[in-house]
Amino acid sequence: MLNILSNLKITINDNIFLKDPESSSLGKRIVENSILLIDEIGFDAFTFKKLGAKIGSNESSIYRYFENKHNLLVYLASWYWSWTEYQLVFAINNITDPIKKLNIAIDILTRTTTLDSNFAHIDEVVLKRIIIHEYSKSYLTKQVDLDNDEGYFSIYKRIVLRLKELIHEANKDYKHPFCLANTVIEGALHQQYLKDHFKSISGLKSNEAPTAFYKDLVFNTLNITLNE
Amino acid sequence: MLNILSNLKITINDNIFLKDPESSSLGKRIVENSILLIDEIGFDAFTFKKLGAKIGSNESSIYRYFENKHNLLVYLASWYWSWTEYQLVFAINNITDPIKKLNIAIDILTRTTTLDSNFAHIDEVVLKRIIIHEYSKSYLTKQVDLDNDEGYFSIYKRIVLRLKELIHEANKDYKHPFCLANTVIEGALHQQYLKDHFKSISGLKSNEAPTAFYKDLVFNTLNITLNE
DNA sequence: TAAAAATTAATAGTAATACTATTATTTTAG
DNA sequence: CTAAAATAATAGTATTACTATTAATTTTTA
Repeated sequence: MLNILSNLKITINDNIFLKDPESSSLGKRIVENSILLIDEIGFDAFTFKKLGAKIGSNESSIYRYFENKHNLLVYLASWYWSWTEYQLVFAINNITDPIKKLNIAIDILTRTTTLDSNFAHIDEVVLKRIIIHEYSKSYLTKQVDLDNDEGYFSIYKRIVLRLKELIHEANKDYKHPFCLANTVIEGALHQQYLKDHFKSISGLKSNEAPTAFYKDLVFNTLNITLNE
Repeated sequence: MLNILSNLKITINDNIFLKDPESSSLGKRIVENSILLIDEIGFDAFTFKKLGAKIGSNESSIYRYFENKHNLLVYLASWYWSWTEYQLVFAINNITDPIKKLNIAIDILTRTTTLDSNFAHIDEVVLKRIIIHEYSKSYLTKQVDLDNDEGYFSIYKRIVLRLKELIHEANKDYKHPFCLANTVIEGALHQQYLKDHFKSISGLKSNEAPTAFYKDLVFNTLNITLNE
């Protein structure tokens, strides 16, 4: 990806953190290494104590940035979805044909992730793996409604809303644009999980993204065709 | 639902438990009340100590049935999917038209759950709520590949395989039957979660099942029509 | 029916987790 | 250079997720 988005700062709802991790080098190390450590040992075994050891800092210092590990996960997810939203908005900007727009959106939301050099301290490929493996744990909690009220998931919801609008623009008679938008966005993560851990029922080859499946699904469902 | 399936015993892979909970009254109380307690406080806050208190028994006695709470969740999920599989197999039995078969299968896999009087100690409505809220935690773990090797998810995989076959029978040219089967089965749970906690992006009314959405999706994607 | 076997309950203990509080030290800003 | 802010170090707590041991109870079977 070209550096067209440089000087870009991903802005995260500041309810999620106690102190903005982008505001200090310790904060950036927390973000950078939490991604690596969660990927390595899984979110369930991940603790601030282990992260402190990894970055040569103290458990209690990390608590000054995030109330708990759950909020750190919400932060990482918000970062990922915000980054994805930028890519989406940028890619469909200036395109007028709604079907072409939708086609590009599906591409971006279902493709496998590659590194973005704009953000040196974040490995997007590893982050995507965390999103695939751990994202649903950020909302499958007893406090989901409270977290939702705090705006913890607003970026994610905005992306779903954007895709729903694109679906609606492509076929104004279609009855279930929200359901379809959610199907694509959440489903794409799930299909990629299955590819890695439930091979026998996955339907995707090991290096294959579910993009072709979703394009076929959406275009047939909306009864539209892409003219290239 | 009629008692047509009576004398039915749901059989669960015995790797999942240490002692079969169906074999004693304590075991049945463990299953019955774990469903209620997980629903009440969530899987994360659920402990064997709290369950012991609820059923007037001891923490250590529960450990004689299940190695840990994770395995108990896998057990409950296996029970749910096994029960669903029976309903599916029973409902499409004797029907020859593959499109009708597929239509019924989507019905069963996406409808809202009602009580089944065949299993007195299990509240299927509450269990379904647990599946919607907690099922993915049973496989989103670091040990998923080991658990998979032990056969912990074999019933689930068998249901996906069954739906994939039904899709294939309905349209032999369709390229992505596995992806579509997974989309329906996992997606139906997700859509019901969204309905309860992400209302603004859900697209379903509070008492609406995603059945109509999935039928439209699958039939359009496969380019088939149901003649009734 | 009594002894043996199996099951369950009670108690105690452990390492780790998920924090909080306090104080000391270092870094940064005016 | 001083004051304020940030970070590190230390200690402490309640709870979790178990294990081990022993005692009591129930079930089996001879």
